[in-house]
Amino acid sequence: MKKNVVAKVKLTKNQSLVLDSLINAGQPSGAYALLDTLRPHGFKAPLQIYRALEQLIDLGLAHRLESLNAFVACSHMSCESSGATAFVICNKCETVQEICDESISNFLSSLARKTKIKASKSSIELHGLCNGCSTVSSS
Amino acid sequence: MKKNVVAKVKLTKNQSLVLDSLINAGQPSGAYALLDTLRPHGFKAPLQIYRALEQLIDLGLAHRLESLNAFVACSHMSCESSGATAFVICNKCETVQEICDESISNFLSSLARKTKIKASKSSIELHGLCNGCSTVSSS
DNA sequence: GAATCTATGTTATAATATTACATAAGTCAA
DNA sequence: TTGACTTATGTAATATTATAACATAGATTC
Repeated sequence: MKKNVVAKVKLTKNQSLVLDSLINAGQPSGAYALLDTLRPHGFKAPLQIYRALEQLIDLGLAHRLESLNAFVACSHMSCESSGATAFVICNKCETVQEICDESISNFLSSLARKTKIKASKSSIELHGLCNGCSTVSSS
Repeated sequence: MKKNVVAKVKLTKNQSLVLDSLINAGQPSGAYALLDTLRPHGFKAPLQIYRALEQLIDLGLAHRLESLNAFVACSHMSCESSGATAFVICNKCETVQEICDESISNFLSSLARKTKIKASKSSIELHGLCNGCSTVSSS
């Protein structure tokens, strides 16, 4: 999988604004929600959001949650963005845990080997109720 | 994860038509592609497709590929539809391998345990080049 | 300063999915 | 067998997500 250098990339103004919004949201955000958030900053079209997101994702600073059509800021201070990341999503409080350890990369390597694929991108998303939400009477 | 009984469920006419189309396609199909395929059979609105798909998915006879917004017929003759399924997708020939073994369920169980989540749904999708496509000069 | 590359702005449109409401068809009990 | 109920279906309208196409502006390089 591609490994990006995060280091000291200078973000453009739009990229910074979108990343800040994502971080600030603290939960998965759709592109149009981000657009609304950023209208006061002069954003007017979805493409401004999508373009910034694309770069942020390439840089490993943000991730796309395929099962939600939404985006989150990378929760690792300096994520290696190895691509071997799993997202655990609470359906109630929308909290996302971003897991990025050897168990993930081992699993993916093994899966790729078994299926004889040259992997380039992965998406692992697990939905359910987080510890907090599952111990409270359901809504 | 929910375990569905596949057994001898009688599919409705629409469900059968959609499932047949999916099987016939042999690769991931979008809802609107299915709609076009089925127009000659009287289908007129996307909802007819989405409704049939929803039931087929509940029955474990079809799956949704989140990263493609597309659907495939379950490749297991009588899939247990344990939810512990991984999809390996070739970006070139669009072939999908559906993997459903202990390594998947073990991985997901472990992930759920580590993150203290009560899992209800999972999505594992690995993209790349399949064996055939990676040994041919790229397009 | 011309050529080039990247970022940005803007409009329009494509692709995917759901809401809302109406109708028909099956199921089951009295 | 009627009535009540549930499930399946039909249809139109609309919501949501994403991209194409084209124009402009700024930065970089030679």
